[in-house]
Amino acid sequence: MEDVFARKKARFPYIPGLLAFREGHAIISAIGKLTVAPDLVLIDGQGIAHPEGFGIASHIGVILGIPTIGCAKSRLVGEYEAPGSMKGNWTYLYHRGAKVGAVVRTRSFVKPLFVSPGHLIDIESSVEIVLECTSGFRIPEPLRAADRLSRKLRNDYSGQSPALDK
DNA sequence: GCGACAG
DNA sequence: ATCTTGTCGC
Repeated sequence: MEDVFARKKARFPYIPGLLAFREGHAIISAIGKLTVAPDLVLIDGQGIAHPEGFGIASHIGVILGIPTIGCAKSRLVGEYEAPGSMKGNWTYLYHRGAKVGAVVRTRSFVKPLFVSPGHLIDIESSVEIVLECTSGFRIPEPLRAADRLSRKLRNDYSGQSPALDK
């Protein structure tokens, strides 16, 4: 009950539009280790609101054949009208004339989130689910938990045997 | 050439 | 993403 979090060194740089090539494997690998198959996975990044209409959430969903929602803290592509200031308010995100996602206010008077379908789900359901797992903070609880865990593991491993840098 | 640009 | 100073509200 240790190596399930074996350290992985990113071998691909962060390039807007190519996030899946940097973090895709680690995510798929992690999901593969779950003992309970998830009904749906929230991904920190874009779904179809992407230059090629296929962000990291789309990659994960298609490869694993499960529903996924892209939930990003900032915009990659698309135009939109600012949503109302209150929690729950949202507007559609458009790109090249098509609806590709939503700009969602997950907390009153705070910068909105960019939600877009990854796989096997539509825009409205994606917004509904993101809002359902958000309370008190701007970021949905599943992503907050993931951030806390990844940060702790990264700090705990820092400076340790480079041999773990598989 | 200049500005935009998930994490 | 990371770093960092100052301010705000519970």
